[in-house]
Amino acid sequence: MTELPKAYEPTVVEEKWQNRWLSEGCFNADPQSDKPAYSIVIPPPNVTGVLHMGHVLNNTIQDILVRRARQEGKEVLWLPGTDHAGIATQARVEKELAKENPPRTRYDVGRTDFMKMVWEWKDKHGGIIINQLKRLGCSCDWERERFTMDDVYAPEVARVFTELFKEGLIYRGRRMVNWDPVLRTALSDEEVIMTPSKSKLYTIRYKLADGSGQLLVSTTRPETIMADVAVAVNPKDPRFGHLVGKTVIRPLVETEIPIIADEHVEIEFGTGALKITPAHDRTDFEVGTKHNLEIIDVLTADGHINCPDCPELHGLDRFVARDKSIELIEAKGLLEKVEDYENNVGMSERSHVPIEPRLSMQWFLKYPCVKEAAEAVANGDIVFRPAHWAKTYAHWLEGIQDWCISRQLWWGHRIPVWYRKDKADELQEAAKLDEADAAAGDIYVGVEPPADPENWVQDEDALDTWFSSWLWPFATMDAECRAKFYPTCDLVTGPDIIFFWVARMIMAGYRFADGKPFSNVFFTSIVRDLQGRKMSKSLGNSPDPLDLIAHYGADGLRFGLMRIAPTGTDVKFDEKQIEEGKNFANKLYNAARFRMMQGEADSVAPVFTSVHIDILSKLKELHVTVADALSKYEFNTYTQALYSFFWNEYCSLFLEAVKNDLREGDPAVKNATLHTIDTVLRHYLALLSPIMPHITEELWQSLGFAARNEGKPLMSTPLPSAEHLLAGLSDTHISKARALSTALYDTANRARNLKAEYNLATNKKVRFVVKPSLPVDDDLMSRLALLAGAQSATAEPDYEAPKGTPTALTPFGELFLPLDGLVDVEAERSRISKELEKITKEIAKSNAKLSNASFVDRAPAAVVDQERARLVEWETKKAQLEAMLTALA
RNA sequence: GCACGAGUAGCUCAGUGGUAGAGCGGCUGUCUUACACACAGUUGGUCAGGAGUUCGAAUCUCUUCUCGUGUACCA
Repeated sequence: MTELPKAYEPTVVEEKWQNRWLSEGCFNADPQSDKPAYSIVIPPPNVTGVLHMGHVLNNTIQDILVRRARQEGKEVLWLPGTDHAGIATQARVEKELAKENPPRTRYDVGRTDFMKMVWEWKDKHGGIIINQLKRLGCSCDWERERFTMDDVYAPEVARVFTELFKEGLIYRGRRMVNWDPVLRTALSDEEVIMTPSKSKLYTIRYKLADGSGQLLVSTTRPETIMADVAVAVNPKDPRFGHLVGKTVIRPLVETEIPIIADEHVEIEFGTGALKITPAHDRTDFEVGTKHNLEIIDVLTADGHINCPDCPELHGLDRFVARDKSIELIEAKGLLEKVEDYENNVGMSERSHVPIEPRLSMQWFLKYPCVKEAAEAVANGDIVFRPAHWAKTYAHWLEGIQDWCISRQLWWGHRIPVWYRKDKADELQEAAKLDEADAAAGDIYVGVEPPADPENWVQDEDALDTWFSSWLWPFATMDAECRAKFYPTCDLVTGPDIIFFWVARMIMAGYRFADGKPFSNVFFTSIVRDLQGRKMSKSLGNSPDPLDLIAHYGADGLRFGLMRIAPTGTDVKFDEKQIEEGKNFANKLYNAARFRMMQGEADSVAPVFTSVHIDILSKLKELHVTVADALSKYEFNTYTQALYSFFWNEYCSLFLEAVKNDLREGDPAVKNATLHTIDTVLRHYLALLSPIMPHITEELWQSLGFAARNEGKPLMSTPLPSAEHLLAGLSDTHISKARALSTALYDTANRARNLKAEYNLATNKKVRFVVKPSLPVDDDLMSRLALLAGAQSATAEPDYEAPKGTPTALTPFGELFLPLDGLVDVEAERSRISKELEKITKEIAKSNAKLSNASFVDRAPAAVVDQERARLVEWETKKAQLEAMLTALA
């Protein structure tokens, strides 16, 4: 037998198996298979992305699910791919351009060439993350990898757009949108993060035009004052009623503007008067529309002041202009006061600058199938886990607003709309465009460009990236694949994209794919650092999963993370936990190595002793626990059960108890032990394999299990059936064996305690004597000696211990540790007295409970009986301990 | 403001009505021929505070506090 290294080295092993699985096509899905289908689509990571801990958690869970499904005999599709990530990807390439000498912008390059550059960048650098997922061991069907802009996917996006347009759900309109002045594009509401910010509240004097006084108006945005078209007060406000209808002088670019009455103004807030700036505030826009007010836009697309009438501010950055405008107002003596103020400012999720409410021409979608989507989750057709996310989801759907789907970007799906060349300018200015304009032949909407392209101009904008992602569960599949694998079974994703992605996919599924896109959604934890902060690049608190894989192995990383993360609440990431994963892999490896040192088992049918039956019975239970936990998506239970079975039950108890069988003694016992070990390992590796696929695969081969199955890899082998474990043994036989084994392990614990209490080293070869209270055989006694690290353990019914011999009460009876010359009666007396004290307390507690009539009458009989049994047990022990004390006297 | 989640051992987390748990850490021993990435022993908790329901509460109800997340916002 070749000498194996003492420590497990994952790197080579993991790569080996990843390659082999791929080359054997183990991950590939067969749509023509008649096995039941199981499918998942991956949440497509950004093509610019690199693997982070969130991906690791997410994809490990998916991999567990699909690998287990394969073992259960399902035809599995795990469909991978990447997202074109409009803004992120375009920004990457623009950054490269900016680094050139001289620096260039995309406008210098031009749309066609720029697109070519992004595609080149994507082909060269994109999809790093795909390889990283492979390093993690993800068993996706890589041959079906999709990209949200590839040439089968793109037509689907255009088709969906066209259909929704024809249905009247997509329209173009001039509306207030969230404008990102850095990226110079519109954003959806979901891409704006409201952030509490420290700012100033300026109170400014607006003089009445008739010279009869002034009106105080508070604002946080004095730089837009030139765009004021009115001042509004609440019609019910007694202070200002008489002023409505009069005019005030706008402090900058002085003009008379009316004082109007509108319910929207809060009487209590600030001065009770509100400046109305329809071009730069959402609610002001509404008020303006209602009162038919002019709209004056004084900001450029990139957030600079555009107001030639105010030369001091014209051309300034919006924040510079804010200070400057206050200087101007103060110089005019119109500044009443400045206060510190905290308000919520909408920040761009992408560029992290305050967004501008901006009036612009954009495409909008009135969501389809909102009702179906809401009902599906409400009535359990789609199950959310943890369940509480259903509430968040329902709440969002209730207040749902039209989705701004156009982006002023180049990288993405270009809007499939063309304008008649001769009418293009006119159409650009229209207040709203919809199906009527298409019917009139002024615009063309379609998957293919118009037949006479020279007469048409295509819309300049691209679609929001999510407008392609929301089709992911079906647009990634061809007809054959869809027939077999749609709807998918599970979706595993972070709760942070419940609106961006999950909700929209459900709607798209109902509208475009004849029903729900998935049956279950598992929302993962969000991985945070030890201070509880979200992991982010800028904080530098996110460990690189590839480093972790290098240190601990992919299996170690997967296992370690799953041990702490999976219940659905956020998790604080601690690298220590990953180390545990590695240690566990090492433990497993060594346990297998130990088996390999023992040689072959005979083909003779084994005769099991109690410890064999005990571990096999626990193995059988493990099957149930694992199946149950996975069916309920309780990954924590799954992982813990696997861990504790192997480390505690199998290694620490069972293996330690049977080691001697392998070295010496009865060949029949040795044979039974080898059979048991092989059975446990064979089943266990299979149960563990979904979470630690590489090491289990490696050991499956090394232990020769693959050879018995035509060399097939573990991952393609059906799960061994638990039914045949201990077949033919009666339940009584099994439970008796388990009781004896438990007694053995408990007794061994007491024996080790005794040694420790007398400061005897673990490896000190002592002698134990048991005065048995139940029939114990030599087999048990020799296992006891082994477990307790003793020279011998003997059962002697008539043993008379010398006074002061250390002793303990065990399930086997009184246990003695005869120590020649080390006898201290007082020490023994005090030890036993202490134990007696404890037990007396327990008895008192138990007695109190049982003499409580309410308890006896109202508690379930089983609970009362249990308590009675407990009391009897304590009292027996007490009597024994008292006898021991007497013997010492 | 509203909604949801969390608060259990020094740390990270299990535990949805019946004797408070695991791993790590700490402390003591041990290189006992599978494993020092290990073994053995041991130390850690008024289950955030208060009230209630119950024979019995970490668990159910109410309430207070702290933290997190989402969502709505008034300049």
